[in-house]
Amino acid sequence: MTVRTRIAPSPTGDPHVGTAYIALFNLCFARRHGGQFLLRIEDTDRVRSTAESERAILQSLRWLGLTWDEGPDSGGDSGPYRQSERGDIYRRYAEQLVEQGHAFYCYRTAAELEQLREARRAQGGFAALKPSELLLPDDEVAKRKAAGDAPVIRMKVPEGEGPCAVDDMLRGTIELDWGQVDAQILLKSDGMPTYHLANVVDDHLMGITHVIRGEEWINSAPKHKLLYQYLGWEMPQLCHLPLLRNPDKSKLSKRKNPTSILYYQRMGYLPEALLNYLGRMGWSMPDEREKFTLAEMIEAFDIQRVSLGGPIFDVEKLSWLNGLWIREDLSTEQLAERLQQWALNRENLLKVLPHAQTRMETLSDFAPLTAFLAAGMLPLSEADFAEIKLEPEQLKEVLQFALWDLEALRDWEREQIFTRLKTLAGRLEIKLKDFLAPLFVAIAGTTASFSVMDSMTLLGPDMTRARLRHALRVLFGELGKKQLKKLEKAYAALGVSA
RNA sequence: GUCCCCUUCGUCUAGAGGCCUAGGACACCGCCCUUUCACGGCGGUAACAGGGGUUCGACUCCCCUAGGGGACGCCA
Repeated sequence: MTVRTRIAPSPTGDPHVGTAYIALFNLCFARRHGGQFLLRIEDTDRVRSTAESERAILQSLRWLGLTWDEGPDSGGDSGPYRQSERGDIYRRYAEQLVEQGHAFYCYRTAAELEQLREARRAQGGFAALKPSELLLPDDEVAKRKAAGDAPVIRMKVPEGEGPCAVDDMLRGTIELDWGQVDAQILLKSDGMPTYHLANVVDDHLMGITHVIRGEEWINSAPKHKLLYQYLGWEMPQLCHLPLLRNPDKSKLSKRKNPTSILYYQRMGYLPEALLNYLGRMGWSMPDEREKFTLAEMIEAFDIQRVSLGGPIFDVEKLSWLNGLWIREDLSTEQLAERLQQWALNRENLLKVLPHAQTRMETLSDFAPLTAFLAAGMLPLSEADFAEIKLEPEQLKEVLQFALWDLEALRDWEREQIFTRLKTLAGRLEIKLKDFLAPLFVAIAGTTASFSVMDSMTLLGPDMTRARLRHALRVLFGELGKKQLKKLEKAYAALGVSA
């Protein structure tokens, strides 16, 4: 038995707890049955993938205590199996499918596709674009080819409607309609494969027997099934796990919740506890115990114990569990070590101290001066913002726009943060000093502190954003949909977004 | 809009037709412990979405409705 987790580095490089969640269940399933657990790094879309974000994800998984096996061609000590190492293997399979009549070249432009989709939507019913309607007359194809247009390769799919049965280990047989399956692009015009092709080819080559992935993939299962048929390969068993949710029940997203493993690390959660908590999402021990190690989870693991309702990620319960781990599983010596590893280490002090030193008169000034850096969420109240000269509406804009700006930032680097915020202040026509004041309070709890830019740099992207979100919540509560729309519009009008 | 998935306390869940007067955990409330605050102990409030079947019997099986979520990209 071999299972694998696909990992898609996000543009910002945040290692998502959802990734760890899926990885955890794959790992437990594989280990419980004496199988292999492989990781697969996704880089079909080059824009998303940077070396740093890959490293961040792998580091986070290791931090959590997740381990994986070497892939068949993982190539040395890098560990996970990496798509880019496979050269143009996907192109070859895509071309093979064309030769066999299972796929075709398509020269349609984005505008044409948009038009076709709109026409379909107007008709009602299934929106999927079928091979026949994508086909262009021969002379038109020749013309575009001569003009140097790069085609994509699309798979052929049944034109009519009719049921396609997909087996799921947890849900039994799911019937989907071929009518909703479109002529999926397999190979993009840049020669890179889409997820669908890469997924099937990789899994076959890696000898994957079981695919355990998120529920959001159910609808594309017919495409995958068809590809296995076309290629004459045996299809792995499918298992779709429920999606982790925000408190409002939508799919866990960083707009509404901290989702980065780095955030939880920074916040001071123990890896054992976070992993334990993820193991309680949609799953339970046969004896219903709340606290367990990864080894215990593997030993007791039974995929049939997964419950299908999408669990809400509840930070409060995570905190309780984390407290349990701190109190029950750590000796005082071990706790001291953890604290040192976490923040009270030489390296970290050397980063922080330059900012504190100029403001210190006695050594005892150190703790109050730097407490905000080690803290989680600050105990803010409206009164903390009383000194600020901005109108409430302006204040809201400053905080929200700054948050959006910082969410869009790729590299967390002092000069970039500064340039970005300065630009924003300029567009809002607010003096930099007044603009920065609320950020000071949100980040450090007071306007008398290190430069916000330095504080943010030290705090890191996840904690910084979380603090801004926290400040917004303290001041304005949860923003309603209407308010958010209005803000988004105003923000877009500034023209500062990436 | 169309299709798919899901539905037990506010939240995470136990429950594989009678063991259910629906159990545990977080949160909340109360009491005890305690110089304080935590921790810990004890107790309490709180749920089978609604309606039809099937069955001697339905939280459990089937159907419908409702609600929630997801998917409909040269993203994954």
